[in-house]
Amino acid sequence: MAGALNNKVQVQSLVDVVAERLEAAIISGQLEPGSRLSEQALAASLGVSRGPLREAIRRLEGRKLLERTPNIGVRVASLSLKDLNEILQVREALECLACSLAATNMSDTEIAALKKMLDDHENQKSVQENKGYYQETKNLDFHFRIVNGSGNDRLAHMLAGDLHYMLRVYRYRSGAQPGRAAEVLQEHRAIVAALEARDPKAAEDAMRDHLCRARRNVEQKLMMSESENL
Amino acid sequence: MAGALNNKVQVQSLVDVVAERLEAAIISGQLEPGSRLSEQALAASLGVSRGPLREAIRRLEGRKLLERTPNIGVRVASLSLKDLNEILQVREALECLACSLAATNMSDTEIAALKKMLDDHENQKSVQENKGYYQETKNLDFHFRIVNGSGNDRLAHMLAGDLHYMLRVYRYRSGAQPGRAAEVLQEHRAIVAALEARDPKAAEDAMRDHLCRARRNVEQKLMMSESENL
DNA sequence: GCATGGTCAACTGTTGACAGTTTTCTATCT
DNA sequence: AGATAGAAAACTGTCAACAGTTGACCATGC
Repeated sequence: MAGALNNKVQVQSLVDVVAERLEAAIISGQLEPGSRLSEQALAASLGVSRGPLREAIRRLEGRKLLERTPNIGVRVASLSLKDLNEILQVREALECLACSLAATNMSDTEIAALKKMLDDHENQKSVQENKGYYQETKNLDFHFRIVNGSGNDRLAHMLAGDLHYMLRVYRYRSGAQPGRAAEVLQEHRAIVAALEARDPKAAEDAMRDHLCRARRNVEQKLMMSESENL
Repeated sequence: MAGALNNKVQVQSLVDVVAERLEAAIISGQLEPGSRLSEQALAASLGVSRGPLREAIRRLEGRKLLERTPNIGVRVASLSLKDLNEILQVREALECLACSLAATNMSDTEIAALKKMLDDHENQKSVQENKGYYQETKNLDFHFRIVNGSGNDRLAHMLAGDLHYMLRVYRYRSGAQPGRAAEVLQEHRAIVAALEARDPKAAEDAMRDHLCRARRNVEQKLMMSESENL
């Protein structure tokens, strides 16, 4: 209640609202990769006219979440396996950069909070039973804390924004890794130790190691599920 | 003439044309960073209605070349020095990744063409007189050839697309470096040697060395021109 | 002279209509 | 039965009008 008169009213146009809605629908899978959007149906179901809807769609085109063919329509971006691998390569390079920068720029308080987080993770029942390693929502998860600690806002935006969303479109989640929980925790601890030592190179190497293992783990699962489809 | 009936007609909507025009105007500096766009004036001068213009603007918002304040209007994105440094950090990490991948993925033909390019560069009068190192247009320049040789299309798109444009908005050009031409050429040669040796680590290190030197050189110039403004 | 309130012009945001394009369906021919 | 042509339906692209918001300017009060 104290903040009611102290916070500027944030104006949101219909375009802003619609873009958020679309993004949420894409990320939740309600709008599936490759699926076609009908302006008329969407405008009707959202209760807006086609103008602001088109503008919202254009913004998401600019962010490559949607792809348009002139006179035909708009589809949700879909990722081939090649795309996925390419994005993962890019993301790995950027997360390693973030980790290296965090070794220099992250505050002692932030690093202590990271260690506490890992203690909490160790107490998770699912980690102890090696069932899975679940983290809080995006803004509080281990990786994003490090990215934010890099001090490079652009980088944080890229990793937490469009790259993150592209991977979510593909249902790619590296967080929960059944059967690998204890390893992940140890890898996280190695990363934090390097951050604490303020050693950018060690931090980068520890992160790269962790990400490669995570990617390999997921690749195995993808190959298994793709061979099940044949 | 042989291709006239063999190439599909590429449809371009007004939105596509207008977005290209806007982008070109931003990059050429006709629309300066921070400057305000008037829909009415732009629509009149481009001879289109405000609808497609707004859509084009939305796309460029999605690509972060333009920034909108609701009910106020749209400005060309402007970069602080902090922004510039951040983007350069990101770009460096990605160019090093590209170079590392190129060491594996670039064809022998492409590498030979790169060497030939450096021979041509060596014959440039301006390089010999240490006045500057000028390259062909973007698609043919040394860096972008390597990025394309990485085999990672997403990465190439990021480096040749939005990141490139963001830096161009700031008039950031790393290509021409008066007083450093011979050094740059040697650095380029070291990069190609590492590519030829198919050594990803050496290629990455050579590129990182080159980019750090280039950045430092430009930083010096920026500091000099900023102190001249005081 | 400064602060406040009101008005108006200029702008941005949205809507619905119309034009153009593509897809679907039907009829006809071979 | 398959191919072709034409019409209609459904869609996308654009336009112009209207509604809402903001900033500039002017008048009034202290």
